[in-house]
Amino acid sequence: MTRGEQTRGAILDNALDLASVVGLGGLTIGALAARTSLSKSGLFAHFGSKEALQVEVLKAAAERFAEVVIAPARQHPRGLARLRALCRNWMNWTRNCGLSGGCVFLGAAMELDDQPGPVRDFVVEAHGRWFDTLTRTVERARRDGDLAADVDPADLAHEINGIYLDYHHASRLLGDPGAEARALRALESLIARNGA
Amino acid sequence: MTRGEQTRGAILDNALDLASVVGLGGLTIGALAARTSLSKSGLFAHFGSKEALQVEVLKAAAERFAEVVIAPARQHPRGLARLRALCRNWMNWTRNCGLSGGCVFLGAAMELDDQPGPVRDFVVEAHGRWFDTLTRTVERARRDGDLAADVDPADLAHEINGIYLDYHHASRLLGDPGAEARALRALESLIARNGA
DNA sequence: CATTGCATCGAACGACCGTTCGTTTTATTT
DNA sequence: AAATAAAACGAACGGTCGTTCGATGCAATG
Repeated sequence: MTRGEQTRGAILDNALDLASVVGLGGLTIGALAARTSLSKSGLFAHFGSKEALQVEVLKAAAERFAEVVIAPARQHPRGLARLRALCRNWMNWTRNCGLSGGCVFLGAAMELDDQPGPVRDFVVEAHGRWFDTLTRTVERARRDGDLAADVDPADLAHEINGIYLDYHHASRLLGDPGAEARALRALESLIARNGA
Repeated sequence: MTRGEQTRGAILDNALDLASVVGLGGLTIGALAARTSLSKSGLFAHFGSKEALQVEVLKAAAERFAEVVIAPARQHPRGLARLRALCRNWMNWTRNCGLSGGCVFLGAAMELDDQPGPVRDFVVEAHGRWFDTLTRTVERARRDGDLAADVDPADLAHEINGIYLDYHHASRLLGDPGAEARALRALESLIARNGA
């Protein structure tokens, strides 16, 4: 790994952590340069524009998400067990990444939902990929007989998404300590009532 | 109504619409002054600080929310009917306000969930008030026998919140045209399975 | 050792930020 | 009509924003 790639990685690590707190829009080149002990111009040269930096941050987040949420779940047997693992990993992913703030994708999604551009496009695409794997995991669980034959995988994925969003909201904004337990309860209840 | 109050109201109307698109953090005094055909300093004098302006914008949003979501629901009989009305009004409230963007509270909640201060405090408080009326409405429906005696009103309110969040996410970020129908379906399913 | 190219730097740019202040316009009251 | 108060203004402030550019250090290559 060349020297440039190394510092670039360090920049993105810091940027990801910072963005988890202040959001992609609040991410600032000056502040990021200070955190990484680089000059503004030196840091800037790695990306060429702030928009490009934002996209790279999201790419880095997506990579981490794949490592921390998706990959470990593959060690569980296909079907319901894997779906459970996926959801549990999902709810803890920012914590497992050691990020100071909340989910970067959620923040970006709310910031950019009415502001077109390449950053928003990437958020949409990344969310689509994640939602696909979630839906396919549900589908597989159904095919394996763990879920009832008449469940709509996309509908179920949306319900799971709702559980996650409420969990994130309650836990990060309100600091509700019972948020995780309630989310897990809701998830099990969802699975139980859609069981085969 | 004095002249000052009038322009102040016009400022907040514009600010609310602008913030629904760019978020509370993206809201800028210069841009807002241009939209309202005022000078920066003239506009600024109405609030004294940007933070105060942000809080006033949220207050204005809360007032509209009460008018457009909560008040009309009171015309429906207490219990399940009112709960349904409340949820339906909720899902359409930014549209009914004619706002260009999404839910201002949701945007602010995601922006500020890791950034303490008076603006965040107000968001937390406002959300608490809303969640209370939602929970109490559920409670009343249960007391009237429309819902099963063993439902936990707060849990149910959280499930409804999840439905709303997923709806908002799907509809605004992804532009999913079927989002509203799915949300209403999920809501009815939730009610049915918790019915008396 | 000389040369080339990459990585980083410092200084500066124009633009906009939130904010202050004294002045001018506009409305209300005497 | 004169005096008073309220409201909006223009100009400027110090800062920070993203970005550009030429110089400088450093590593690897010839």
